[in-house]
Amino acid sequence: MEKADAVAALAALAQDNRLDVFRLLVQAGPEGLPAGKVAEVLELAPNTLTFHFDRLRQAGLVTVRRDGRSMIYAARFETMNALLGFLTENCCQGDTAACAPAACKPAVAKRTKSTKEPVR
Amino acid sequence: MEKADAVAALAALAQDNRLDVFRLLVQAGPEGLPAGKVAEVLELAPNTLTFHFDRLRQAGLVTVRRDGRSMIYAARFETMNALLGFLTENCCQGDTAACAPAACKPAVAKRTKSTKEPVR
DNA sequence: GTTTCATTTCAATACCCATTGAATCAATGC
DNA sequence: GCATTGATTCAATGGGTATTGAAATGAAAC
Repeated sequence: MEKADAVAALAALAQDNRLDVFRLLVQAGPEGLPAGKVAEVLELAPNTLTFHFDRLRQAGLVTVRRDGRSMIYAARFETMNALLGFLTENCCQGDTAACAPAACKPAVAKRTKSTKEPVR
Repeated sequence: MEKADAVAALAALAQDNRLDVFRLLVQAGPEGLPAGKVAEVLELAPNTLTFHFDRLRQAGLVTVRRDGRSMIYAARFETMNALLGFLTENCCQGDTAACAPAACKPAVAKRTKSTKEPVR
């Protein structure tokens, strides 16, 4: 992961509501959640939520797919792990064995039965 | 680590120059580096750098101590690890064994011979 | 085909951030 | 003491961010 990508991901997570959104999506796993459900759980206005989803998506932390009239958002574990890797990159001055690289993954890694391919 | 602390740490790291500063301090290890050295290496104006150090310090990611007329800044690995722990907290839906918690530590954990106790 | 539901777009607002230059403070050397 | 060096403070500037309300889109149901 490039430094610019790391800054983007960090900035995306460095906001109360967005951190809540992302953590909720991580808990939800690869299936993701419809925007409305997230809005309901976190008590956020739908337009505000769209704004935050956009930032998470631009940072590569989230994917969207349409299901009927719902937009379903899901966490991108791949990006999150790349970020964790980047953050631990400079530890232990090269003695990588002494440093535990972090891993973030869903409990059940089953494939989503998406109506369309997730976008970004 | 509380959510508010995590947001503060993420915000502190979510900026190009500050991320550079922090990574440089991580590489430098517990001994830390004088502000002037950091300014020189990263080519930052001293007042700008003070601004960024303040934000890192408020986020608990950095400590300062005075040595003569130099101010010596050092990374706080403890906070960084708490942040990494927080970020991986919601992975694997409780199956913590499947998730590798991250660790960030200096290669040599020798004690600093500080003139004064480091401040926050 | 119009109504309904889920979500997005747009414009406006208030607030926070990063950088700069000038001035100040603290410690050292002469 | 006085000048020098290292770092901080202060005020000002431009740019970005989060939230809100009103309006618009897109897909489904009747």
